[in-house]
Amino acid sequence: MCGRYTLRTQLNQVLQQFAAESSSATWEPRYNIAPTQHAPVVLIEEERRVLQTMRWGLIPSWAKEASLGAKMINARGETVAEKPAFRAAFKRRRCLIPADGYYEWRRSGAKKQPYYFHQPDDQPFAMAGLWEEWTGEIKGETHPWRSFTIITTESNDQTGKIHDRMPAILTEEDWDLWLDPEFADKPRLQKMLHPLADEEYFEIDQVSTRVNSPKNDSAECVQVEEG
DNA sequence: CCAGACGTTGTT
DNA sequence: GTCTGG
DNA sequence: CCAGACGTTGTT
DNA sequence: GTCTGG
Repeated sequence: MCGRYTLRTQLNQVLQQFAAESSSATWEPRYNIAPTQHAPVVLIEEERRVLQTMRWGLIPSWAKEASLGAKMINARGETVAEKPAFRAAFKRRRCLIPADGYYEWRRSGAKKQPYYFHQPDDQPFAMAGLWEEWTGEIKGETHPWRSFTIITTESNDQTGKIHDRMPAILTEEDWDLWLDPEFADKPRLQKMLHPLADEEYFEIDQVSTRVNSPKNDSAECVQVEEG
């Protein structure tokens, strides 16, 4: 799955790579983006690609409490079109989530070892996602809040050595169709969420357990562990 | 009918 | 063990 | 995802 | 809002 990721890349480079505009988003490099925190996503607004920051953990529009979003940090690609919490967003509110790495943990007995998955050149890639708008109170502020979820798929042989499931990665040629709110070919959309074909897409590093703490956002999170 | 869930991964 | 918050 | 709390009354 | 379980 995908419960933590990085976006260390500067905002202007992300905007350029995803050919997106940004009205007001600001961003500092992040080494440990955790659920319920805000992060940039790319979506279509008025037929243009726009980058906005949203809260991670999709809060369905009908939710009574924002806390429901804490459960909705991931959505299975195989079932996302049908699930009550996601199907409305799947129809018309798909997005790309820029990331330049993500973490998975593997437990060996009592120990929990984090691994960091990233491209050899550390360039950003696009995780497939959905976003939603919910109106209600978060930390004393009541207004419309946007939130997102990351879609998961089966791992391939390479990533599967560490973890059974991984975020769905969209190749650049799929971005436009995925983002198009008018595009409604459900089977075609779900086909985009297939496991990563290229087994050598990611480099996998065993990294510092500093990343375990959601509040630790230091560069040391991505440092390779000795041994 | 109403009440309660609405999600995922990974497992001694 | 299970839930909540980040 | 992991870390940290998991409770109450009453107030320096 | 909509579905499932009782």
